[in-house]
Amino acid sequence: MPVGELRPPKRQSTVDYVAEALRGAIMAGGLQQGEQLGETELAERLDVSRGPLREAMQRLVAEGLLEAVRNRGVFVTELSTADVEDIYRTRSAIERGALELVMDGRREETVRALTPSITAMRTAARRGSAPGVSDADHTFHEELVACSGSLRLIRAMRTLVVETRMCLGELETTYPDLGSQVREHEEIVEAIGEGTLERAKELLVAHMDDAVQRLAAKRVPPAS
Amino acid sequence: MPVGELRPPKRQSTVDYVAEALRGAIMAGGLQQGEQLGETELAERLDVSRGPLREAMQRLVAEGLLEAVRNRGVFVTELSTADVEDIYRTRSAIERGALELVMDGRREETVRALTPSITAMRTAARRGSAPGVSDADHTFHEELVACSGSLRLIRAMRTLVVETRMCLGELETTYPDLGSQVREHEEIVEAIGEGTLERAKELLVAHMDDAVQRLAAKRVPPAS
DNA sequence: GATCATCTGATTGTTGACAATAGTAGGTGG
DNA sequence: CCACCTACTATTGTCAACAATCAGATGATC
Repeated sequence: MPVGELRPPKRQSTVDYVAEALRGAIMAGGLQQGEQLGETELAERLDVSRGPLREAMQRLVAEGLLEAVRNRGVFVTELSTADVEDIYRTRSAIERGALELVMDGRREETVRALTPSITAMRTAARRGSAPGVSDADHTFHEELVACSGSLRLIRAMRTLVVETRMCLGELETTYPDLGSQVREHEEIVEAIGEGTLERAKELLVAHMDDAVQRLAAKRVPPAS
Repeated sequence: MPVGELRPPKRQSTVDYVAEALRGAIMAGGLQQGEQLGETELAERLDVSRGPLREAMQRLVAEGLLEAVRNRGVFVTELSTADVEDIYRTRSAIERGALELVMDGRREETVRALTPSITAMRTAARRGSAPGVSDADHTFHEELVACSGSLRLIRAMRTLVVETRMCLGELETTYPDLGSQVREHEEIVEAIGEGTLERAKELLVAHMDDAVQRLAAKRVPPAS
């Protein structure tokens, strides 16, 4: 008889599970910005008690994804235009740090790791699927940081990816041109392959500045 | 009658208070690396219940200062030599990001903000007080990031400062030469004042590399 | 009619008790 | 004497009940 199936199904702690579920809900838009997280309802939905739920929420508070107001409850952090800029500037700093590490003897490995997301992005672009490109975009950047092997850069990036998706969530992710989006990422991979650190950094910074300007323009609708 | 003194003494939430207390204890060495945090004892000492204490601990788990092992408890994270490198590399990325922001129209303000810590460092160096120099060192770098105004860089830096002190905690902070330490910081401030971003970055990177090599050398005692 | 006080409902904050797990000490058999 | 098994103890994980607080509604007063 298969014993493997009836052992206590808890590999990870309850708090881990709940925190991950909340993170996913925020990222996917199931929890909107500014929305309050009712403890009783959430606990019931996740089939846990309020205790572990509150512990998990504190994890996301520490990450800045949730905000706790005393005697009022916890809310999904609302991102202002200033926050959008801050997110991309921070990502820029983190990802350039990752680039430096990756350039130091991990180039081939990194190019290999980034190729799948590039391929996916190219396919999505050909289909004209903006969400597909967006997904591949995030995978690319998270993978880049993962290749750095830096625990702390990776940890910071995990939160930043969620925040990036929160920015995009409200407005449909419409790139001006899907093809150019693919090209920008390809160029970064090329620079990594060549080992030209400064060029890779320049491309990355330009890429991020583009994104932040696109988002800022969307947020403050052009004077009509 | 002074009503200001009898209002409920809770400005901040209990979790905030406990989390800050734990962070301070870790930074000051009251909680050593690898040490287990007994819930009952700690709760009693902080005069709170286990509930809020556990919530506060989860915040530090999210920051990476504590590690939770299922059914075993939470422990202060142990920093390996690889971690020390990682901490300084991450700080390097974060602080360079801060430098860029600071250089963009906040130079005078930043120089003003950094001057006190430089003065304190100079005084401590004159006294021959290595701990004094170390304190001023941390103040300097945290202040630099604070001047960037970036919420996310500041948040990351707060954790990194604690981790930096954890590295230093075990071995006495002995700089080879206190005066040169002061000089390095002065040069960074000068570069900020002049607005030469690249020079400031170079100085900062060199400063961090020095530190990490000094620590690595101390950790793996020279082959005896 | 507008404003303020009070009341009510619901939600959060905290606590203590209970259940489950892991480490430890003691005992038994080889 | 060592290895293994068993019972115990201490600690963590979870939960439900209680206390405290806030937002909104209701009603009274000017």
